[in-house]
Amino acid sequence: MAYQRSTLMQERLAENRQRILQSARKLVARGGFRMAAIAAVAEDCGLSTGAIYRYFPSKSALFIEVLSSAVAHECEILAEIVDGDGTATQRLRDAVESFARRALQGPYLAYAFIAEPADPDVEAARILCRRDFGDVFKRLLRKGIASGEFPKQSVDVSAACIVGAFTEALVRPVEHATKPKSGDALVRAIVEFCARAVTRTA
Amino acid sequence: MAYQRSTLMQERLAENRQRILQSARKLVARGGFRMAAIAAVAEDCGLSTGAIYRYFPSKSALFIEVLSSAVAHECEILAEIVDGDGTATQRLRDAVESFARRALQGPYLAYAFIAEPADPDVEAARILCRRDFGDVFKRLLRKGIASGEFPKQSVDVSAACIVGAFTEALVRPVEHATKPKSGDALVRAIVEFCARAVTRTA
DNA sequence: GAAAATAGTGAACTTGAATTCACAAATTTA
DNA sequence: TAAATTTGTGAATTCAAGTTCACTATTTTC
Repeated sequence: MAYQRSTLMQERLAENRQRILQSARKLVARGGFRMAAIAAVAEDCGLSTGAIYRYFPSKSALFIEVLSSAVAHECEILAEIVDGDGTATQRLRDAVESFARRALQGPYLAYAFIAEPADPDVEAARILCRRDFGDVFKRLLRKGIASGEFPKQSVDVSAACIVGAFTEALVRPVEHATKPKSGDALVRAIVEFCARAVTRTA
Repeated sequence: MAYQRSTLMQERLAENRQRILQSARKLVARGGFRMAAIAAVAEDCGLSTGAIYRYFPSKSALFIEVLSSAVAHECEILAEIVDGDGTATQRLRDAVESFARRALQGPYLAYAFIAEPADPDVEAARILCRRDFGDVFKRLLRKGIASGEFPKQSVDVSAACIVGAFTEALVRPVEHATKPKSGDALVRAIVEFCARAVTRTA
């Protein structure tokens, strides 16, 4: 007779799948893809390397899922802020702050999403994610420009610059020889930078 | 009797060394470290893989030299602009434009210098290079703040944001679904973004 | 509880790229 | 030009990391 998974079993499998994704995310956040070898992921989530391949067909597939689910989550949060109430300037500040604050927990994660080179298939997935991600900022920039709050500017370039600015600023502090800024001060400085960059200048 | 290299021979060796460095730089500029396998470098400069190891003890050593010589060159050019005449704002514009324009020739090169993950020893070298590089911008920011042209701000963060902004903006256009901007328009948009970001806002 | 099916294990296999090395070519000495 | 030394070659080796697979453990069916 056909084998039928019990509800309990299904739950356990789903849980394992999640655990794998979480471990992968954690390791990427800690040190980029280099830290996230399959063996390391397996070790972290208490499974064997072989087991990973029961849940994901390849390393790429696993990381594509890590990437896209995290980005989708980010986009939801940002979209809520961007489409909310208040001036475009304030919404930009809030969006940048929100993103920066979360990214600060795992600087490498933000970095991996945005820049770290990977296999071509992961790269392809990233391009899609990036578009979604950039679109949120572009939408906000367009609104601000339409309302006259922001000066005319290339929304493509400004969006890219914003993303680049805080990625860089977030990933870098690690290597500052001087005392690393407190998270709060860092986030505030980044927000100010971005706010000045898109708003009208004298 | 002791073997003595003729002047001609010495020149040829030095030339080979340069050729290797050039090939490596070219390949990195074209597609990041991934494209720059030792075999590819060897092929490009018309030597065998074994020969490369007569000139450089390891792949890392080779790339560290590519990196630091290119960054040193950049820093010289930028320093000249930054320490020249004119308002801080104008010098910032010129510096960003100059860098962006050159980076545009080989987007991946700028990217590899700034962000691409690599072996720990290359990473260590990059940190040193980045400090030199960031220092040029910080010096400019400090001057502008002192003269009252720029509002008070974290020079560390702003410098990082500037570097991040144009790196991102330069590397990304490749994947814009929409028509890629012409180089000129792109550079201009980046310059405007950075100029607004550091100068006083209304 | 025994048989059938699925899930998990980890050592072995595969792959791709860095590095080495036995040898060939070229250069210098005498 | 012959011997000695250095430089160049590229196939073989090493190494790291992804993937597979023969086997064990667990779960489901009857």
